[in-house]
Amino acid sequence: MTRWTGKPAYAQIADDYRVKILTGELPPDTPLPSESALMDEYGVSRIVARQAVGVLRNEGLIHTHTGKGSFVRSRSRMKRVAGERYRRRSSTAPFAGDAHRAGSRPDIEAASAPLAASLDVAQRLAIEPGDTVVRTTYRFLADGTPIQTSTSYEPLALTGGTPVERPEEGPLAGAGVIARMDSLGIHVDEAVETVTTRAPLPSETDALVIPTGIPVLTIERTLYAGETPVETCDIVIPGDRYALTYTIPVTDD
Amino acid sequence: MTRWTGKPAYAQIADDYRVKILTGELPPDTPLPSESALMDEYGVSRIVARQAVGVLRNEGLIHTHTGKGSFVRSRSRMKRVAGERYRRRSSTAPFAGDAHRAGSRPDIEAASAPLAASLDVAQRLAIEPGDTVVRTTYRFLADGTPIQTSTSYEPLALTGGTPVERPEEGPLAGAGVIARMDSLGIHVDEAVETVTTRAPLPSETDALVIPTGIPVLTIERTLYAGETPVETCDIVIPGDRYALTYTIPVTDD
DNA sequence: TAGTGGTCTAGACCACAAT
DNA sequence: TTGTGGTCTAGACCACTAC
Repeated sequence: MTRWTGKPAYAQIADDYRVKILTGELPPDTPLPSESALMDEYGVSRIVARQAVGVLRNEGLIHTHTGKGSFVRSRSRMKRVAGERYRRRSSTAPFAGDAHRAGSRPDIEAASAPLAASLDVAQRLAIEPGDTVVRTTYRFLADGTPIQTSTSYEPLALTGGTPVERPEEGPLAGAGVIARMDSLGIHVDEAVETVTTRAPLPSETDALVIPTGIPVLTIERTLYAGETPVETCDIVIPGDRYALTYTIPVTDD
Repeated sequence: MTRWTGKPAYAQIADDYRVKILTGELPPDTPLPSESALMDEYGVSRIVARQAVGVLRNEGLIHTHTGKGSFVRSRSRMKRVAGERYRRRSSTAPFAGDAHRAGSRPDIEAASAPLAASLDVAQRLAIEPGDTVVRTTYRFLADGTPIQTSTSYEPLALTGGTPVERPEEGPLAGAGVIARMDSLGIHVDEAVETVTTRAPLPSETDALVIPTGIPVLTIERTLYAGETPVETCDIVIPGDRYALTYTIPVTDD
C-alpha cells in the first residue's frame, strides 16, 4: 500500500471492490479474494484486509461464510403494494397475497394475549393507558424463511367476547384484521403507515435471520374506521428483501 | 473477560451497552467509557474494545469523535407526510413546507441539464430510450445541513421551449413540479412512491453528511397526469432523520 | 501535556469447509 | 490436510481535543 490518496488503506481497498460490485464487474455470488490474497495484492496486514471486507459487509454488498469465503450478495426485492393490501373483500390476509404474487409459499405464525396498553399504544389507539388490548405477535414466512414480523394491538373493548377476539383463532382465523372487524360491523376505511429505517435489534436479527449490514424497514400502521383507530401495529421487515409502494392522490387542497 | 456466555467478548460488551442505551440508562449525548476504560472494565485488548464500540456505531446507536470520545446518538426525526406534500395549489415546493413545520430554515440547491434518457428512466416515463429528458439534481438543506438529495427527470417533449423548461429558472422557480406542470395545462393527479432502504453510497455519504452506520431511505417517485408519467425522480434521505407517512384508503375491491 | 479515537503491524489459536 | 474466515493479544505511531 505505497500510494497515498488521502484515504486509509482499508478504505481504498473497500472502494476498489465496491466499484467492481456496483458496476457489475463482480456479479452476485462471485467470490471475493481471500483475506490472504488481499494482503498480498495490497501489501497490507491481515487486520487491514479484514477491515476492508468488513466495510463491504456492513454496507450489505457482500456476505461472508467461515471456511468458504466472501461472496457478492444478490439483491432481489419482494414488492409490497400498499394499495393492493387493503381490500375489504379479500378472504386472506394481505401477506398471503404478496407471497403468492411472488411465487412463494406463505406461512404465518401468530400468538395473542391480552395486556394493559402502554402509553405509546394508548395514544395510537386513542384509549387510556392501562386499558386492556389484545396483543398479537406474528411472524410471516415465505418458503420457510422468515420475512416479516408484526406486533398488533387491538382494544379489547371492540372485540371482547366476540368470535374474533383472538386473530389466530375462530371462524375468521387468517382472514386479516379488516375482515374480522367487518364481521363486527366495524368498517375500516383508512390505513396510516409511517415508515422508518434503522439497524435491526438483536432479537430481530434472530427472528428474521438478517445478515450483518442489512437495515430493517419499520412500519407503524394504524387502521381507522372513520375517526376511530381500531388496530395499530409495528411491522419489521428486512430492508434488502422488500420494496414498499404507495399511491398518493394529488388533491386540489 | 472470564465469564463465557457463548458469545465473543466484543459482542457481550456491545450487548451490555446496547441495553443501557435502548433502556435510556444512557440518554442521548452521554459519553461512553473510553476505549482504555473498556479495556480495564472487561479485561480485554484494545482491538476488542474498539470492535465493541464499532458494532454500536454500525448500528447507529453512538457516534464517535476523534480526540473526544463516543457519545449516545440523539434520535429525532423529521416527518414527511405524503398526503400533505401533493397539493396542487401550494405555492412552494413540498420540502419547504416540511421544513417550516419542523421549525427549520429550508434551502434548495438545484441544477438542470438535458440528456438522453437511460433505459431505466425511459421505462419509468414511458418514453423511448435516448429521448431527451431534463435532469435536475437537487440538494435540500434544513438550517444549513443537507437532508435530502433528489434527481428528477422530465421529458423535454412536455416542457421544451416553455418558460418552465428548467425547474430552477423562470417564473415558477422553486414552486414545485406540480405547479409548473399545471402552468402548461398538465394536471398531475397521482404520485407513486416506492420506498427501499440500503447503506449509503460514498457520494451520498459526502453529499448528505451521513454518519457511519446510518442507512438511507430511497424513494423512487413518479408523477402521473392520468395515465401519462410526467416526471420521475430518485430521492435519497438519511434514514435517521426522517419518517415517511402515507395514508391509504381501504377500498371495497 | 495528556487523553482520546484512527490506523496499522506481527503474530496466535480456533471452528468450519473443501479436498 | 489445507485454506478460509472469526477472534484475540501486545504492541506502535498519528491526529485531534481539552486543559
